[in-house]
Amino acid sequence: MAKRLSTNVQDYLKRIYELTLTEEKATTTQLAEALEISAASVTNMLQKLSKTDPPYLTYTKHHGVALTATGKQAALKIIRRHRLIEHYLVKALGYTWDEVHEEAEILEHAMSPLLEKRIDAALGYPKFDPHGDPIPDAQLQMPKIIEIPLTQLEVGHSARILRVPNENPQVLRDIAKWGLRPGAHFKLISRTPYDQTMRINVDDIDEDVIVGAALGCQIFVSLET
Amino acid sequence: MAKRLSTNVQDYLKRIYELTLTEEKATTTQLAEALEISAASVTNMLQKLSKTDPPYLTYTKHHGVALTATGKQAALKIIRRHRLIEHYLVKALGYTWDEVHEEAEILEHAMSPLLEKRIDAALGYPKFDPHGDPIPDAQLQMPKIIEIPLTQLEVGHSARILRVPNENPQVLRDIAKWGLRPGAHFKLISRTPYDQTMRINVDDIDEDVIVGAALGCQIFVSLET
DNA sequence: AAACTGATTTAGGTTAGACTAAATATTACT
DNA sequence: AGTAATATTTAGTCTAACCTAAATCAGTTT
Repeated sequence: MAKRLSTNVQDYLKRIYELTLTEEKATTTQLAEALEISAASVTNMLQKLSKTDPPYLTYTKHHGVALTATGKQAALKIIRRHRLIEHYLVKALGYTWDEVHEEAEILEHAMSPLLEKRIDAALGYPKFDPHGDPIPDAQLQMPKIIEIPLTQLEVGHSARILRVPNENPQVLRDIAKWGLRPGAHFKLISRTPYDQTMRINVDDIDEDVIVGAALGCQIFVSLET
Repeated sequence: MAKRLSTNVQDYLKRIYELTLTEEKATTTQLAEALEISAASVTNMLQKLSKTDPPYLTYTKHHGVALTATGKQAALKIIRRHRLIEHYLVKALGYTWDEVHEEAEILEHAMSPLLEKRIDAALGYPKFDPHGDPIPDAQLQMPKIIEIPLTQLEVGHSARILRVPNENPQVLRDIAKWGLRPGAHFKLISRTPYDQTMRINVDDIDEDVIVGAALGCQIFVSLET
């Protein structure tokens, strides 16, 4: 039953999980882009993974794909490892948050259950990774977070940055430079009506930061305070 | 020139390196056993790796295989990673020396140059792994060691254990229980003429340890004192 | 409703690395 | 030197993933 999944299959499942967080189903093309392979290859794999026993996903020709419970468990296991690794690299080996994603992308597939346990323990069973993304616990339960994108925070209100789920190292370096790390407390000063550009003031930092809508919807903040 | 080597190829090169430490050349069958695959598969791969430009190994039908300088460099790079990982797991994550080999066998292929550097630095640029095996430095130079197998130590002499290059977890647990870890100082009390069984007394341990020849030739000790 | 466009699938091919069975080479023994 | 035993290689398959090109489907526009 619990087959050993190949690295490739794990990557498919992880991507599908991520894509179906916002949409009901993921499309072949989305997956092909995320995995950087051809759409034809994706179709092949989806057909295979939907015909295993038990199937990892539900797939109907031309109508997208979603994970089954089995597939979701497998995806969560990999995501847990990915995020634990990111956290560990920052905490124990002096990595910065822009360096860890690529590294974790490879290490996640080489992590034994024992190593997962030891790292989890060494970190004190953390609930969030360096980007503020939630880490599923050993039973694969995701911590609940109540959050809104920065783009939806009301002008004049204060909040705390919870999550910056971005993978681009350059973007992350900039964000860090401005003080917009998870945990930072700030006040939303203004938002222009036309293009939604925001001016925000981070506590203990003099100069205000200007954030466009494209970046703003990738920064999640606490709902109150 | 510097092609990206697959995990499989890396494993071939590593095994050939290990086998040619004691013999001039490695045979197809030795490799097949070490890698746990068929001899026919090994032949195929050897032919391929001897025809690359530059070749990783010199191979003559029916007469064994040896690494070229290129192949040796590649092998040393993997061995360096393997041993750094073993050391790190013990030092930083509470692993025991019998748990690390299997883990490192997988992680060594997932280690980036950056991670290698960070771990090396975190450990203080160590020269030996938990089994006492030498770790090649960043330039892939092996530390020199002067050692002899326990089976060649003269009776009545004292020495220090330098290296126990064994991978069997059960064996390693026993050895550790008897106090025979790298660094331990001991005196060789006696060796029976017929089967070479040795009695040795480890400093600060009351009860003598009995070591047979099979194990004895896998324990390397300092030449003097 | 026909036609166009973009998304998706099918068909057929490639590569890496493994396998088994059969053939051949080497080595060891008489 | 001849033969048996062992080691090695050759030949032909297999599987997992990938690819490109061609065909088909779905959704929008005329």
